[in-house]
Amino acid sequence: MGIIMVDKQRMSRLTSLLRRRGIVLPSFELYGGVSGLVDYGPVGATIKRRVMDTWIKHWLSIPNIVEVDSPTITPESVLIASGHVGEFNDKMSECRSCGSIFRSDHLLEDLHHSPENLEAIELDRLISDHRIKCSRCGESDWKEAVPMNLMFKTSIGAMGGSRTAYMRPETAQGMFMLFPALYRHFRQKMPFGAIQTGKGYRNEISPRQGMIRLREFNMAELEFFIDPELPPSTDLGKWQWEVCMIPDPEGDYAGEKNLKIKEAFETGIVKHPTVAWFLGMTAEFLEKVGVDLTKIRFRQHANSEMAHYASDCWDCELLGEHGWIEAVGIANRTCHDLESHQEKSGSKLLRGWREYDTPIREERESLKPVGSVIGPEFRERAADVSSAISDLQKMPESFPFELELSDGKRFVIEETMVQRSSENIVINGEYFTPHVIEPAFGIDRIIWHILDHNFLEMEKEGESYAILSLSSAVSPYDIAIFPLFDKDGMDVMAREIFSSIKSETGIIANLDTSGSIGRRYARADEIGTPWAATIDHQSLKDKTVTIRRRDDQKQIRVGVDSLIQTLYSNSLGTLF
RNA sequence: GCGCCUGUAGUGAAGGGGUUAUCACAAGAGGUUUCCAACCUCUUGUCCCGGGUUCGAAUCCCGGCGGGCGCACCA
Repeated sequence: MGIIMVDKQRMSRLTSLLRRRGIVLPSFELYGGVSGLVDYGPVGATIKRRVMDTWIKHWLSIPNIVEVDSPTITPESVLIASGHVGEFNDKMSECRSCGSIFRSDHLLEDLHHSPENLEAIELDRLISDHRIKCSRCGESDWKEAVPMNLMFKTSIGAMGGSRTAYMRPETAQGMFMLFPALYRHFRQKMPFGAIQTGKGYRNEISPRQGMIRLREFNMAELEFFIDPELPPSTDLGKWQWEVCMIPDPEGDYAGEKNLKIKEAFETGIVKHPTVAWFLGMTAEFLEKVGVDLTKIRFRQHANSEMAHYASDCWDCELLGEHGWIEAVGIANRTCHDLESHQEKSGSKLLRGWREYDTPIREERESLKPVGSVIGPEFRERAADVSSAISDLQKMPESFPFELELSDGKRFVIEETMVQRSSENIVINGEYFTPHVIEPAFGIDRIIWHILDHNFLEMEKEGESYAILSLSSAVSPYDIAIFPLFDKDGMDVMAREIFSSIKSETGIIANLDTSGSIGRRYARADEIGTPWAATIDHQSLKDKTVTIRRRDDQKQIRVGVDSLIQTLYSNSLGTLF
């Protein structure tokens, strides 16, 4: 595997910086901390919000996508239908001899066709009957299989009679619940999509790797609903860059290759045009927030590793200090979710209507049961007989005929028991269960890689010097304001500029008055502030300030008015 | 969850059964300085938590919690 050498020194320097400057730090540290939970501090919270905002804006720029927001507490029935309760209840077996833990069904893989469906008692029996050996120590002495639930369980209602619920493991289910409202909102026309951002929860056995595997994490998901027979046409040609792709190693296109999105679809590596479009949109988003596109790759899941709900799945993996990490999953979930909710809830609102180009007209012959004859004749079976007559697909050739019920009983039907009718039926269309294509983004993992890819270390006059070269879309401040000296009128002018910048919508400035000017530049560089405006003696005379660009430390002098104007139009860079 | 390593100011480290725990950087106040972590003075702040051993524990032992690595897990 092409895993790069992990420089632990660099990672710990970056982690120290993140703690020291209040970007990302362990939660509840006062009480010893909790593994798998992190805080975004005073600087990091803004970065996180801007990544989220950029993501939301990215998708809302598409006309048939809207935002929704649903609860994190989810009743058990929803998660039973989605398959999460079953999937999350994997049984685990522990070796008494060496303490190793394995999934019980994995131990029985070769001995049973579907071990994952077995109850704990069955699993234990099979494990002991076949004297399964521990792959670690070779003994076969197992503890009883115990269910391992990876969801946080809770209950709705404080007193007795409460309902079991879980903290959601994904936001997707909330959007499926909203399908009827979305369908109405979009006037029954597909394709359409809904996005949702928020927290998800997984009670990981062993969270590791800093902010890569969290127990509570930020996710951003899009559910895109389509008519499987009318896949939307997409413009794949607008993405000219090539991206690394690793198709299914068991499939026809195995092997890593660099391709344009359009080529990947045209050669058949990516099967669905909408999936291909999402691959492109995903890379475009990652570039916007400052992920290094040479450090991303799309990897197609092999059939064997596909999630329970997906039919085709691509991960977008990012390369950083932890190696290649899955940060986005793009899955064609087909009709799985809506169909399953339809079945479990009994609702008929989870489907779409597809109108035919030309209505189908047909003359349909049918038999209608005559209740007054059938009733007295068949007594307690009369209802069954009547419905069987109505359901008949083929007209009997002659009377009397034999009618077979679903339980196999046969009855003789006389001509007087039915009434023949023929009607002209016009069928204008049909119901179908929409397919869902879902890009799901792990925001914390993306943020880690933004920080990682933009953490630049260099030497400056013999000293080590760190810059977070964050994109202006996600930097914690848009600009830093420095009075060269915090007196002689420079202090007043700096505060005036600061407040007029702050009054512009959405622009965040940071006023720093302490320490030497070089120190202040260094502090701003370290948290990724792209620009610094310094007010010096000349500023007092001619209302100009110097603007320093973080990435090359270049300076220019501009008037205060054009500073504010270009800052507002996000075009400060054009002045250089 | 198992095994090995580990936990000292905001950060990084030193020390280690015995007065008041050390250093650097950072941070705060003041001074100085016409633009890249300068300098001077002063200041704030630390032994992860709980038990045990001991006259005495930050130091030794046990447990917990946190971190790193390996194994397992990651729908």
